Amino acid sequence: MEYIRIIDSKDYVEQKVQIKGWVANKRSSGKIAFLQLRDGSAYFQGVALKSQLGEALFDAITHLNQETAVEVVGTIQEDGRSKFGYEIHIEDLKVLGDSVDYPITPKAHGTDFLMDHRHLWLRSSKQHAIMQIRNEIIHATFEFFYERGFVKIDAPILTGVAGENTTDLFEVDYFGDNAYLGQTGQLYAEAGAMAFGKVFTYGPTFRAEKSKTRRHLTEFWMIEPEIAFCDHEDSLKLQEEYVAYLIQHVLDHCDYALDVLGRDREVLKRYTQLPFPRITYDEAIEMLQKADFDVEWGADFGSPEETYIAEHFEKPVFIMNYPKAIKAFYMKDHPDRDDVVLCADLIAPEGYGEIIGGSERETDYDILREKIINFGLNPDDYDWYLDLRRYGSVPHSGFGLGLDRFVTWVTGNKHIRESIPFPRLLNRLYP
RNA sequence: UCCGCAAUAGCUCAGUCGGUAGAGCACGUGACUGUUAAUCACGCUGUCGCAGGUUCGAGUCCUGCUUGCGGAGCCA
Repeated sequence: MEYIRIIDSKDYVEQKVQIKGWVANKRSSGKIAFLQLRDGSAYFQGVALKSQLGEALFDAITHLNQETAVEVVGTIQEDGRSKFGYEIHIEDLKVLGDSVDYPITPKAHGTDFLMDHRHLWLRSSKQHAIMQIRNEIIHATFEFFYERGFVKIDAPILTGVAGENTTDLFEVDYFGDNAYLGQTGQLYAEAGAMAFGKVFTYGPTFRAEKSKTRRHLTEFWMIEPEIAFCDHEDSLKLQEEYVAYLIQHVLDHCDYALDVLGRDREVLKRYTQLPFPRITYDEAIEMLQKADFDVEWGADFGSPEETYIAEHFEKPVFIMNYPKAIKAFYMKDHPDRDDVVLCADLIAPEGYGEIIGGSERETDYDILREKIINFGLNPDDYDWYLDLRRYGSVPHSGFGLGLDRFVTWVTGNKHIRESIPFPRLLNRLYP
């Protein structure tokens, strides 16, 4: 007899198999009982008949506690009365681990309570679906970049200096010296691009900002590709191809999860149609001023502004060429203008905000050194980074995609905290 | 950090004009052969966030604090 996973049950109809999993819920009548079983791969129901199992076993089954770990032997049946379409007719059941007073009942709970029990909440079907989609997006990321000859390099998490100067850093003691948890792997990715041509990083990044919104985490995961011999235009094309690839992969591989979440596939399909619209920062300012937003040229956009702009497009929209004063020091000046840089943010529709920020990087040693000084940073700290311009500097571009925000958008979630297994927020470090 | 809202049973909430604490669910017992958060009957469940004040009397009114939530700023 074969031990199978629930997700594969369609291949075992009418066969006697073994399932190992947990009892998510149960319902019983006098002579028939339904166990809602989950094994990590999917959820389906087990049917137990008193007439077949005998008094003792049937009685034990109707008294199983929620989240008891069980080993079930039975026959797989196709049945439209089951939500999953397949079910197992139980012939034998063994308890592997009891579960007393499981805190998350199949009724309404508040977010705070659920977050206190995040380690258990991950077992529930909606959270399971979100994490499946997150996993597929990570999978598709590696696939996308490997198919295109990229090398995955690991940026350090502990760093001696700030990557950008705009945000607060988590400070840690490093054998008596100050060190920081990295807020971007980009500078290291640039070193990687000069070694391997095309690289991407995937790792956690940290921002000690006291942000309290549905779009912010203090620890979040970024994917940062960096490509040598690549100008800003090439980078934009890669960005939209990458986003469309991720969405298509989710459509192809996450059917059940999208159903559980009730996400509209037609809306997602729209996001696979290229190219994405592009507007300049100047045009965005004009749009906002016409709509009576109180913004001057030179200001950065807040989220109401971003949402307003995004509402005018059916797909993600690139906003290009921001004023240099509000962007990072490493961005390359626009060839025809001295007040803006070669960069773009990709704003997701439906109010999900910025999901990608990217730019062409400054290649000239003297200009870059001056930019570092103008941003109030110490060029000595960036000596290794300046070396990249000292020895065979070439045009290169890159971008960073915020995985957790991307997952929030694709899953249609309201809040970013459900898009990562264990969110780190201003007021949450447990569990 | 700023603005707004909230805190009552294990969970989700109600609690009128200030007058002796309520419901549903969970859990327990029983009934029920196709349930989909099953249903029905009975039973069990309390430091009303903390500290102080007003009052004959405070879950309710006032002050401070704590914690959480929503939003802003900052950003991916």
